[in-house]
Amino acid sequence: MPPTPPADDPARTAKTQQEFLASYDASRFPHPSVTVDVALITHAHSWLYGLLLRRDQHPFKTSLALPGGFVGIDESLDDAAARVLSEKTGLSDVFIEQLYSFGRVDRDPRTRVITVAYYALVHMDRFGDPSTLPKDTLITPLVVDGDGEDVERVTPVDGDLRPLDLAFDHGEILTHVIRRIRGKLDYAPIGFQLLPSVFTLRQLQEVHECVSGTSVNKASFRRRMLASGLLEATGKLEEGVPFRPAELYRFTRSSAV
Amino acid sequence: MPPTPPADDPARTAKTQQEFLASYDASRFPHPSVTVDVALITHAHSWLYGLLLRRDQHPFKTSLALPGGFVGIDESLDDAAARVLSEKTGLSDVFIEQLYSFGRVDRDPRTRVITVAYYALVHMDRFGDPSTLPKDTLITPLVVDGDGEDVERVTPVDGDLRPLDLAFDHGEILTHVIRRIRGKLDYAPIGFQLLPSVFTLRQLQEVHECVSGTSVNKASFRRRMLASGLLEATGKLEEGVPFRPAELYRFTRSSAV
DNA sequence: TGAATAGTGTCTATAAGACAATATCCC
DNA sequence: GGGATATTGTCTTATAGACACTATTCA
Repeated sequence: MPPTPPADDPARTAKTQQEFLASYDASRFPHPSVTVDVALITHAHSWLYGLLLRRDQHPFKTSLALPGGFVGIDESLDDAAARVLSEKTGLSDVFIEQLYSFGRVDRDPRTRVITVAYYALVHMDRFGDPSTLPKDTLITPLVVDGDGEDVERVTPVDGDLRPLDLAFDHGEILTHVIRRIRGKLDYAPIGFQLLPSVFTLRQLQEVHECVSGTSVNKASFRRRMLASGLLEATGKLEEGVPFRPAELYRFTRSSAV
Repeated sequence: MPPTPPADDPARTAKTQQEFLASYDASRFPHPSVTVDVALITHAHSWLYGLLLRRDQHPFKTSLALPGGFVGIDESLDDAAARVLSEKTGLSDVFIEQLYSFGRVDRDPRTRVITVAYYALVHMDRFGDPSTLPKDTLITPLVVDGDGEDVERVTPVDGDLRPLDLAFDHGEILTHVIRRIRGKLDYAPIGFQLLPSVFTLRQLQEVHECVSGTSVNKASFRRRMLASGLLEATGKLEEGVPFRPAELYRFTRSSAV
């Protein structure tokens, strides 16, 4: 039960809106802290990756965590998420969307913290040379557990597929993210956010397969995508492959960032 | 930009987790207030309704608002939502799910308030005699605007279909709710939450039509529902209709509250 | 020319929509 | 029996999957 203002509280007897605003005291009872956490998902070579930061402070010192930060008192949630992403990764102008809010009472051992989680999608190309990333920033492969349709658990792993320790409830957040994009893939053109600006149908299919965790029929996938009207042929061909190059496509800008 | 702790903050130099927790001060900078708002949606006679409360205080005095309240410092978001729903409507044990968090800076003129919105689904039967509802509690029809697939705007109306004034961004929240349940209807057994415990296929179809805003093919709908394995015939027939009564069905408890 | 993948065509299975025929209940 | 709706059956159409065939590029 949250504390409630006493019956003789001035706010309950104020008559005009003017008076009310003047008498309202936001700090009558303790407020939780509010943060945003951003799960950046990226894709390359038929794998999904997540961006994680190595913590150098307690709690969960040396564990990995999603980039996050406090929501400023004069900052909207969306703005806070975009700012955090930009500050911690240098990326802007990417697809980013609110996911879910996590508010377990003990999710942060320090104090009560409610976090509004966001997810962002981007292709690995956007990072340029990976060696330019800061020392504590990791881009780790994600392993998705669960049979068939449902996503049971998503775990970031190291090069040898050993699971990595995550701080707070960030494992749960990552799990929700994959669940969301898997669900959304069926009805929203979300796949191209994980691709470079031009791509082959084969690449698009790889993204879909890797998000959905299934393998799809080539001819059928191709038919469906071309019929959707969201794709536009560039007339150019991919280069550097030792076999017949595929045509490059681009998404029509009916769905921007 | 949110305030950041000064560089000499004790939290940055603490060495053990013990010390860290002791030195951490959650109130270093101003925190937003956090509330939950619950959009209760109900259904009867081929209409969707929303439960709204008449405000008796500024701001938005005399406007209608969703039931809401502060999140207790020792209370999870889900618990807060269930509590608010129970306190304001007397209902418990209903389907309730987190929707989205709304955090526009100026959404509350008093002070910074971030709200985590929930939606709940229930059949009108759950209210028993509607005249037992408190004076300020209204159950108003919802009008859904938007062409075809997408929900553009949801507006509560009075008996003459005149739009009602909503406080804060609660109109936006209601719009999101209908969007959500419309999207979810396709892949989740959500319709039966808006029905009594036993119901006819016709009633189920009415719910689907009224949520989706379309009319569906009777034979096809029937086939699909029966094939889903979520329905169980009770062997009993509806009563009190002046024509051939339909068989009553029940949902198998594979998806509980 | 051979290897490897791109891209296309065809057949089948499945599910939805249209629509009509039959069944059943109340009055 | 008449009215109204429930329930079932059939036909048509749209779409996904299976699978094989042709096309094109590089080595």
